[in-house]
Amino acid sequence: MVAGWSRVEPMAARPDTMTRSADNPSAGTARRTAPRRGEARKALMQAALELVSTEANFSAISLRRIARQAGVVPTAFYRHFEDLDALGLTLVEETFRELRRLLQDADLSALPLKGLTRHSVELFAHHVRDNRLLFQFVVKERFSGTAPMRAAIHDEIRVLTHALAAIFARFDEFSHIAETDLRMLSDLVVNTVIALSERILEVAANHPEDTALMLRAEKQLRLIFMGVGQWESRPEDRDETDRSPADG
Amino acid sequence: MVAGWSRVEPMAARPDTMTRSADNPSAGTARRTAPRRGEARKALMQAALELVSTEANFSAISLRRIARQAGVVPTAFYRHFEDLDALGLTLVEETFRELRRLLQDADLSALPLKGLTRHSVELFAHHVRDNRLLFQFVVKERFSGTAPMRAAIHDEIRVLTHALAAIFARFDEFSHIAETDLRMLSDLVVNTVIALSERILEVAANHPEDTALMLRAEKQLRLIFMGVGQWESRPEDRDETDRSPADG
DNA sequence: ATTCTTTGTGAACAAGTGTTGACTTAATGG
DNA sequence: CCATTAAGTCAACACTTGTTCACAAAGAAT
Repeated sequence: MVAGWSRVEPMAARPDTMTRSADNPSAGTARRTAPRRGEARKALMQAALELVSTEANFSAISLRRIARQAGVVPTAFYRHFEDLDALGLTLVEETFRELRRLLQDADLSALPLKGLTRHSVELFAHHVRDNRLLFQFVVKERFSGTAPMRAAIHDEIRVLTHALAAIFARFDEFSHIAETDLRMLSDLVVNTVIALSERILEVAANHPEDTALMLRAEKQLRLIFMGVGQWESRPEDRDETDRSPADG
Repeated sequence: MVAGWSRVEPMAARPDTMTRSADNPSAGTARRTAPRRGEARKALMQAALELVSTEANFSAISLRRIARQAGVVPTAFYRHFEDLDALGLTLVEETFRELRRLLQDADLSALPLKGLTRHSVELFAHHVRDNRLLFQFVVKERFSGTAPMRAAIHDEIRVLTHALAAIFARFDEFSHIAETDLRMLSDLVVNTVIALSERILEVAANHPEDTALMLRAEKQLRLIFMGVGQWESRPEDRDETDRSPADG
């Protein structure tokens, strides 16, 4: 939120030369007067997230609106990002960096399979809620973003899916499942978790409905794992549906 | 496909004022071809679909671009739609009208449960491929569209999910499953099928990879149904996660 | 034959857009 | 302490945008 550099002044702002004039409520009281390095960059990212959360999606908001929301002149944008796409890619990156950090800290493979489902669902759901804006951004851009952004998101999800398959492989309960089927399984699980987070994001923040959603997702995962017990992998099974899809 | 006028050609012209002038041959000869009633409306819808398929998403393309692509002057748009949102909602409606027609004609509940999975997946996948542009539109707008569009799409999906639960309820194999769990189940199935169609749309049209994707989805559904056999519904289970989520 | 309604056209508008270049200022490194 | 560079500012450009208005043609209705 870049507080208050640029001597305020009346400034008689006509174009967007104004940074925090009457219609820009982001001013408040100037706390941090000095133009701290890299502050504006963060402010731009945050502004983009806020606008995407409010408006429809990323390609619907302009560079100038982002700058305005960040309390920064439009040209300042170019000091930190080459173009809007670069900003978007940075946000995607940050989202999955945070997510990977969470999963790494939680060390799921140390748990018994029994409690893994419930624990993972709760962990993930809370993380989504705590990083609402970031995940909202990614969910919206996953299919509607520009080609590079879509590719980036899908790559990240694919990596996560593989990692999950690797975790599954460590459990005895999955020893009878072929590698191909493990990917099929983790893909199903990831899809279910994504659907959960999409729903959490649709609902008002901290809404009590969240827990109902989590319960349902947990049930779905339990149902899936029940099927795993009876699953028989056929040796001839083989799929190649695993490469990056839309790198056109 | 809108035969006559779509696609405006190279168009080095500057304003969008020209529609069928000297370089547009559809003027003098055909008296009947040009002003046919309702043609322009269809042309606008088709143009929107084509542009959304090419570009990132709906809110990224302008009214003027749609009109240009449809071979129509911008003001003509207002003769057929109140604004862009109205166009979008019409497209969503058409998508699900087509889909409902397909599912109705196929009469899934007449089949034995055995072949239902494979048959349904194939039916659905082919339908998605045959209506690529429509489904691409809906997939993109499901989360990134304006609030009314998102609401419309979610409502339609919710209706389909309920219908599927109703179909399940007719099979003996599901007689031990509580109603709540039937919805939980059909939700899982619908999510899986949506994920399938999203992937089909990412891949180049008629790509051979499609069949691999279908195979994987079919496996996932089979796995789910295996779990159903062992599932025990607990009577106290009850969820309210079923109402329309984001009508804010 | 007349009206009325629908559909399409062209000009104009105020507003917003991305991007440029030339400056100013602050911080950093030697 | 000075030179260099990173960060921010301002004015201006050439466009594109949504929407309006008045007008023309043509079908349908009377």
